[in-house]
Amino acid sequence: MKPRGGHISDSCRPISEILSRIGDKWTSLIITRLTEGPLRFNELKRQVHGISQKVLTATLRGLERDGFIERRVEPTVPPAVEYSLTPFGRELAEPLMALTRFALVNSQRMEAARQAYDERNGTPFTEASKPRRPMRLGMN
Amino acid sequence: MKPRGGHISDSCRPISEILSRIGDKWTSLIITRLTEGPLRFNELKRQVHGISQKVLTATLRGLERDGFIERRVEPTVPPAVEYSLTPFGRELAEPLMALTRFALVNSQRMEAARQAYDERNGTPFTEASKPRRPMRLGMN
DNA sequence: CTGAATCCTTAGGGATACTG
DNA sequence: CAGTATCCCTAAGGATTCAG
Repeated sequence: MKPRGGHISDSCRPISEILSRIGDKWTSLIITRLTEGPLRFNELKRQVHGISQKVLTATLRGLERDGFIERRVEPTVPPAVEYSLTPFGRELAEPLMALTRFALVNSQRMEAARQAYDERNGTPFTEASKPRRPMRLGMN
Repeated sequence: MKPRGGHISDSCRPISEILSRIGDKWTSLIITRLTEGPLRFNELKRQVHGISQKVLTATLRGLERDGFIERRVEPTVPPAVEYSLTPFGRELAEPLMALTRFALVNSQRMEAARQAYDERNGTPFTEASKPRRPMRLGMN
């Protein structure tokens, strides 16, 4: 922080940025898979259950752009593309895996907290939450 | 597949879940502020620059529900509400802060990687990215 | 096999106004 | 002060189709 005030938003930007990056529902799972070794596109797609090809592609592009993964194209036919973590990506993986571990270890604790909360107060939030549930669930 | 395979999706659910929770652009910033002590609603709103009051409320509710923060109402008039991390929240804060630190330390490295990438390939992604930018930017 | 392009739906978030 | 309640819009993500 500086003289006075602290310019919090300055230091916040990169935080929000990277947290959005890894918080996007798929990135962490992809990184996790890749920590165990390089994978080809469809291997990755199979291991990350439920991700669509479009989103996988987009996510991989983003990670490549940020320098976390490397994309190697084997010029065969049909082409074989291999994705792997860069050293930078492995650095990211470390704190990320720590968080991931936390999630795994404490998932039931969170669930319990939620149920307790929902018991004290009305279940979901607004209380006026309709019996909704039409929602298209993504099978692919 | 069956016996073999490891049930990846089972272990993935809590990961995606918590990562979405903390990856939602504001949560990490809120937790970060709260690691330094309890704060009242508007103090928090002021410290987390740019967050709207609606989103702050919703985020705090979610964190309370998951057991990460506690909400204490001082029955004065006007009411004073204080938010603080629970022990569970402090546990979460640890790996979260590690990631946060990573983001801070490496933000320029990411930026550099991005510029390098954009130089090799066309700037943003689709190449056909319109000169867009009308987008309402949120001032509050 | 590895994507790119399109279309469509939904959830997240922002602005604003109002209340105990 | 600390929220609720609306309205609205965009970006993320899914389904599907096409191609090198």
